[in-house]
Amino acid sequence: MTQPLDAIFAALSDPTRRAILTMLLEDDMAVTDVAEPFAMSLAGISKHLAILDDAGLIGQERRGRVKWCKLEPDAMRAATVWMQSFGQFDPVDLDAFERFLADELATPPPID
Amino acid sequence: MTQPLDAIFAALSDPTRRAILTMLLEDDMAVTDVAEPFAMSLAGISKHLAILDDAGLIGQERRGRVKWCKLEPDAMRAATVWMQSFGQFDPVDLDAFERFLADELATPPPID
DNA sequence: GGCATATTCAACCATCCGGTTGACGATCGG
DNA sequence: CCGATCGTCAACCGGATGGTTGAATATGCC
Repeated sequence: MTQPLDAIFAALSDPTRRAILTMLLEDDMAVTDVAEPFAMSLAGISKHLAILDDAGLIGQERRGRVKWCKLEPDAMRAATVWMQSFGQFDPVDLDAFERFLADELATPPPID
Repeated sequence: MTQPLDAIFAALSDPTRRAILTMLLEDDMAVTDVAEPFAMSLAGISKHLAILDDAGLIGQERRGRVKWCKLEPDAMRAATVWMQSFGQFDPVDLDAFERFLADELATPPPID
């Protein structure tokens, strides 16, 4: 842990990785199950998971031949705290946010 | 605007760019003044500013021969909102955050 | 007009990134 | 022990990224 913000933000900049995090929000998952909805090789997903792990955004625990991935919220929360210092000066334009997020959530799992 | 989270997080993943944002929190600045504290060519800083602008994190307005850069908080706020959905499930470990942030803030402007 | 200032453009370079394929190492079940 | 399953490793590829330098383009000043 104590991963620099560099790694956290870089990890979050990829839509596949954000989709993976969203999936892990629901439940812990094995690597194969994480990969299943994506049109990508297992090795590709494995790399993404390694990047998320390096950034501290997830933890991976091997149990038998299955490696379980679980969300590790502290890293993302630290980044949130850093970012919020920039938001406290203007009144929040919530409508703009919702429009903003709508774009991302309209295609919610970039699952494919 | 309506920039995808991809561009926002990618822009935030570079320490030089985060330092620039921190500087702009204080005040609007001309490109040359932004570049001054960094041991980097002006063209390099200009590129960083273009990336921040593309991501919607800053706005750039040319007045005469000077281009003024100002913080544009909506983009970052949108990212904050996205991230917070991952933090609302566990109780927050504020001590961990502060340790986390201390690392980044101890070297606060990676100014050089 | 002519010079200095402010900023970008263009080309180039090394490195990283996202992805693939194929071989490999573990581990489980019969 | 054998075969199937789970996952990573290694090599490779094309394209993006972070940086440089040097020339080019505005604009302002006298």
